[in-house]
Amino acid sequence: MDGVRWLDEREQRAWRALVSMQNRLHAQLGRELAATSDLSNQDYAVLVELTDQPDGRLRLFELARDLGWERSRVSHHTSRMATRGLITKETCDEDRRGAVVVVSPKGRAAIEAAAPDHVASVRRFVVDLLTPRQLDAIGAAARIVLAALDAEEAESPAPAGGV
Amino acid sequence: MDGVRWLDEREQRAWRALVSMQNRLHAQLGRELAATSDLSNQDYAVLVELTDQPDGRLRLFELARDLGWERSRVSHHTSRMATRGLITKETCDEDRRGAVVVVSPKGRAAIEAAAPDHVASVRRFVVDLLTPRQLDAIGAAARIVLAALDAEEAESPAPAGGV
DNA sequence: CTAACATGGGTGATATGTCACCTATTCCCA
DNA sequence: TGGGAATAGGTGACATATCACCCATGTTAG
Repeated sequence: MDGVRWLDEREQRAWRALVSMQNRLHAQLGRELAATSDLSNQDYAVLVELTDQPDGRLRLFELARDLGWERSRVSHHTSRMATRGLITKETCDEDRRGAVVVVSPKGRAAIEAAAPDHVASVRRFVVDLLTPRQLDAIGAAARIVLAALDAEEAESPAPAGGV
Repeated sequence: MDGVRWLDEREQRAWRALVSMQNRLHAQLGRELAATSDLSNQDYAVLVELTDQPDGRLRLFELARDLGWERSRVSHHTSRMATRGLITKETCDEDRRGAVVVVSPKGRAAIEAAAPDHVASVRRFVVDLLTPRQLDAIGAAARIVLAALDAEEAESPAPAGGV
C-alpha cells in the first residue's frame, strides 16, 4: 500500500491546472457557441468532421473513431441532429449493416454561420494568449498522450477483457 | 463576413489535438476510475477538494468556485453523494442560507482506496510520458487560459447580460 | 425600519452521455 | 459451405448536466 508514486508538487500543479482548464474551457466555449448559434460543442464537432470530407459523408464508425466517442453516443447524437435537419442518415451500399451520415445544406449553413464566432472564442481564450512555441508544445504533448490512448484502445478494444 | 482570423495550419493542429486529448483523456480516466473503484471522475474531484481542507468541510459555493461547476450541478451532485454516504450535508451556522458539505469516513476511505490506481493512470497517460519541461509548459499555459476564464467570469458573472 | 436587491442553495423538466444488450451482416476458417 | 466470431449500428434504462425557475436569508440605501 506504500509503493505508490504520488505526484510531486510540480506534477500536481501542472496536472490540476490542465484538468481545470479542460473543464472550464469546454464549458465556456459551449456557452458562447450556444449563445451565438443553435449548435452545441458536440454538434459543432460532428459538423467539422463531416465538412472536412470532400463529399461531406462519413460512416458512423469513422465518426466514432475520429471523435473518440462511443458508438452509441454517435448513434444517439446523429439521430438527434438528423431530426433537426442538420444531417441525413443513409444506409450504406457496400456494407448493408452500415450507415452513412451526410451534412445537409442546413448543416453547412449552420456551421458556416457559427464558425467565425467560435474561432474568435478559441482565439480569445487560448490561441491568442499563447506564443507559437507554447502552442506547438501543447500540440506535441497532446499528440503524445493521444498516441498512448490509441495504443491502449488497440490492446483492449472491447470492455470484455479475459480474466 | 470576411475579416475572420481563421486558425492557420499550425494553430489548427495544436487546437484540435488539445480538444481531442481533453475528451479522450477524460473518458479513459473515468473508465479506469470506475473499473477500480465506485467513484466517478466527478466524485473524485469533489472528494479531492474536501480532503484538501484541514477540516474536510466546504461551503457549497466554495466547491462550485473551486471546481468551476454551476451551482445547481454542485447541489445535485452533492445530494447524490450524500445519499451514497460519501459526504454529509449540514446547514451553516454563520449564514442560515448556507450549506456545508463534509467528507464522511466512508468518503475518505473511498478516495484513499481509489487514489493509487488513479494516480497510476494519470502517470501512465500523461505525467510519465512528458518531460518535466513539457509538464511545466503545459501547466503554465493552462494557468494563462484559466486566468482569462476567471477574468471573463468576473465581467459577466450572471448569464443575464445587458443588451 | 423597510423595501429593493443580492446571495446561497434547491428543484424539476429536459438534454445529453453511458451501459447493457439486441439484431443484422460480414468475415473467416475448419 | 456451415457456423461461430467479429463488426456496424440501434435501443431503452439509467446517470448525469443544464436551464429556468423557486424560496429563504442577508445586505443596504433611503
